[in-house]
Amino acid sequence: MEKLSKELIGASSIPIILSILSKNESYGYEIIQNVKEISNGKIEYGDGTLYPVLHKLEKKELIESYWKMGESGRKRKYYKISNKGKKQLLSEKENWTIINQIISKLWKIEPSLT
Amino acid sequence: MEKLSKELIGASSIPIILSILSKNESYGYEIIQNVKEISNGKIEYGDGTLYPVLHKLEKKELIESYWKMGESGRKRKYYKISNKGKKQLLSEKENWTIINQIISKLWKIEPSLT
DNA sequence: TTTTATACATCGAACTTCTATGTATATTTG
DNA sequence: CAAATATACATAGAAGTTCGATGTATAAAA
Repeated sequence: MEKLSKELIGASSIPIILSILSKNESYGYEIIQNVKEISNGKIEYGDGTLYPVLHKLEKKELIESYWKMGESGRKRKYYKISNKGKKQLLSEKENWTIINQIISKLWKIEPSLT
Repeated sequence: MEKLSKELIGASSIPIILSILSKNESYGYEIIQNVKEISNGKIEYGDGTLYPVLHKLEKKELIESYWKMGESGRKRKYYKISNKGKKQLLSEKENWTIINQIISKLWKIEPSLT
């Protein structure tokens, strides 16, 4: 099972995280598990990687957080997407679609590489 | 005409450049024009952005360069893709396909955002 | 009682990209 | 013919990023 390149992981992390939070409120640890599951283990954020991204998104007001004491007794910081974040997600989707078109256009007219 | 995000431009630059060079040998200035054209102006590399990328690719031996005096008298540094670069391009394509599947999966099961 | 899993946070190293700046030649315009 | 513009490459420094390492703390499992 091959891992993805850092560049792609970096470029995809914000749309992926916003996408997850647009479906359900969640917290850091759960997001890491979720992404790992969705990607079949191909994307595995380290906690030292994800938390700064969440902080950055919060600073940009794309997501909001609140502390919640779980039934378990452990406290969790839940994140939810904001309206601004929803707009951003739409914009990210458009961007992704555009770049995909550019790239697939490039690859289609390419001579065989075999 | 909307410009693409820096993250996406960064993540796509290597596959795009390798893709272009897999079709024709080219030089920095021409690559910039070419990408601008292919993307309908959505991707516009600055020269200060592209040249370091080319140097990096050359250092990794994914491309090779040679100087050529054009008919015009101006000298150009032509780049061509290496065998290693062709393999890399295949790998980049796979990565791109994988991340696309992950993302589109995420977006498909998402509730309406309208 | 020790280890593992859960849960969040931050620091510093390493790496990248981008803007600005510099050099130089050919062509076009006034 | 002089000035401006387009062509062509290069690098330094600022700013931003990711990631591994490290630290704290609690709950559950062994």
